[in-house]
Amino acid sequence: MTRERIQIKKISNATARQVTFSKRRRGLFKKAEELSVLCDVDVGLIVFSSSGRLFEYSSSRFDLSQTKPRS
Amino acid sequence: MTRERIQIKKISNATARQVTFSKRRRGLFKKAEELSVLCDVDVGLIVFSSSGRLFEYSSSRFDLSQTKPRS
DNA sequence: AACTATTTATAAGA
DNA sequence: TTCTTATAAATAGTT
Repeated sequence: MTRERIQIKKISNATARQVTFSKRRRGLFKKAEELSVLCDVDVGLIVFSSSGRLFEYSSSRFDLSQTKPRS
Repeated sequence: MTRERIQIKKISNATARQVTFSKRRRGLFKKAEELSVLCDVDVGLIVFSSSGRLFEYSSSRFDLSQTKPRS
């Protein structure tokens, strides 16, 4: 997307992967909220980082409470 | 984002809203998959259109089967 | 559904 | 982690 085009495959360097995760996670959540507002639809988005941290967004009428990684 | 900047609020014209929904939904799902692959994280994304259609993406280890609109 | 001018996201670097 | 900036990508309005 910018200084250089990248391939969509796992970023091997852990530090670079973490930096990209922070940047793109923000962008994705922003886009999710925009879609919900602009188009008046329900959106649920949930992300589990490899370190086990949970990030989620849901438009008001959406229930993510039962959403889990497969056991 | 392009020919003109837009405000993030519900698009009043139903036809325009549907067009934007199609375009942005694609973009959002693409970004979700890219985040999952690049950063090796689990991502679940679910969208209910106002007409009741369901769209979802989940990285392989993610289970959205119990995710529903609030009753 | 395609086009394209423009905005937005973001990779690399600081 | 926050900022900058050059460039890639997404997309609003048009056709």
